[in-house]
Amino acid sequence: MDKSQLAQKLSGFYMFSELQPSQIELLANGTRLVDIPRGGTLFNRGDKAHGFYLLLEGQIKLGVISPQGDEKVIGLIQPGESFGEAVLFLERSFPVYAQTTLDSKVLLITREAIFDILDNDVTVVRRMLAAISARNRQLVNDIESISLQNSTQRLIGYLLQISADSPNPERVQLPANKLTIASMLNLTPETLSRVMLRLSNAGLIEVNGKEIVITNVAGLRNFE
Amino acid sequence: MDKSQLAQKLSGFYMFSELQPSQIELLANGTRLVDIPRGGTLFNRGDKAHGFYLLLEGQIKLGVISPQGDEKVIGLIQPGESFGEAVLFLERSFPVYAQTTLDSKVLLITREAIFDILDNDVTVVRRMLAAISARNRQLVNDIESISLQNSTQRLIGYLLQISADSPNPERVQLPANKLTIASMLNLTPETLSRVMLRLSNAGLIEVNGKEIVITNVAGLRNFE
DNA sequence: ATAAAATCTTGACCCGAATCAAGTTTTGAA
DNA sequence: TTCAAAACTTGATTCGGGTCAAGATTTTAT
Repeated sequence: MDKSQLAQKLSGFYMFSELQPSQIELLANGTRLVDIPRGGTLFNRGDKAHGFYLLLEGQIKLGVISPQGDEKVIGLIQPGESFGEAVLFLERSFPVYAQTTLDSKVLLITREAIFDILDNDVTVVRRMLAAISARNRQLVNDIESISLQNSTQRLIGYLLQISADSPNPERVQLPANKLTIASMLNLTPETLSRVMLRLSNAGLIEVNGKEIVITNVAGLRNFE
Repeated sequence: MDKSQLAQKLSGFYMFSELQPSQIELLANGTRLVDIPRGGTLFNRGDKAHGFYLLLEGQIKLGVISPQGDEKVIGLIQPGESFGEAVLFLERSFPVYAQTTLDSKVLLITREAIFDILDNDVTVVRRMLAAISARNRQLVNDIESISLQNSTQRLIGYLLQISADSPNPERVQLPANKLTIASMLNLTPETLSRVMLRLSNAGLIEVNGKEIVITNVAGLRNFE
């Protein structure tokens, strides 16, 4: 990818969309393209951060692993989303690992480059604050649903959420394999499978692999 | 509290410690002192945010309540800490309620005032980013411990953490009543009580109301 | 000082979801 | 195109922590 393509990608991201070409060029000089095949590791928990990331293509799974080897997926990053911002401003190491679940292309925007921009552009500051705040909000929501909802309610909430985000709300696609979805929802794969079966039997959804047809949105929302 | 006292309080906070007197004055003009007795409500979930908060005295509990009335405490704010920043940058409403657990004095720094400062001072930007990022980190840690640790490990982790933060690590004070501590750790009060009893019986801690004496740090760290 | 309320503890019992196990289906690498 | 590995499902069983209940202790307001 040459400099002009890189600049184009950067200015296509919401966070940088108001920057002048000269600033984009500055940013592009502090940006590296990273190519990682499916299943590869972008960083591990404990790694020092050299910048933050923008996902161009593919998918990234953020998670933690317990000493006993149990895994918990904290987030799934989709193309067009950024991640790893928070670590930059704490001068600490990553609290999560980042692994690709598809062949992926990622931009690494180095600490120096983004700090330079932040010092000179109010828009980027606002959007950076908003990005980290949004992640914050998501984490609070996750804690709430883990703490106060049972397995069925968590799955229903999740299905309704991805349905709301989808262009075709009745027919949604799980964004990852069921092991990953289960982990995000704090469930074992066995439990996820059983809860899906119950919702199917109740006539609320139809499951075909990763495709879920929501046959009764209102019923799903009011289940139990 | 008069303007000069207010200014003094503001410049005493880390986030604003590098500001010039003229900027502090600007900030003070956009700041209101709020006095709330123990058990009072500062804001409810769903309220619109008019700014963010600095706790001067007392203690604030941040939490959520399920439709069934179950409560989950998300955070406990101590004097000198700020909260509610993230909501400002999302133009959304609070995802949590804020309630005092002691008679409290809180500064409300209005949106306009802080935005003005952010546009003009790089240091405050950095520290604001760091503050929200730190909250982020805490939330990820919380999700990790809820998801991957059992009740005993969560309590041990919590005790070791408050011990590490304490001037007298062998003798720590629970910062709130046990109902609140239990909720923070995603436990019922009954379970908290039982786990404490087990650790007592194992000779690792001694419990006297809110005072916990850690008699065997290494043992606590390696328990089970 | 005292009573009422809130907090905390302890016991008996229960239940939601995990674990373990054994298939079946899907996927993707050679 | 095949076949080994990964992903998923289903059943039997277990268990950590919740619920319910009752009593003890501490706190707070008067």
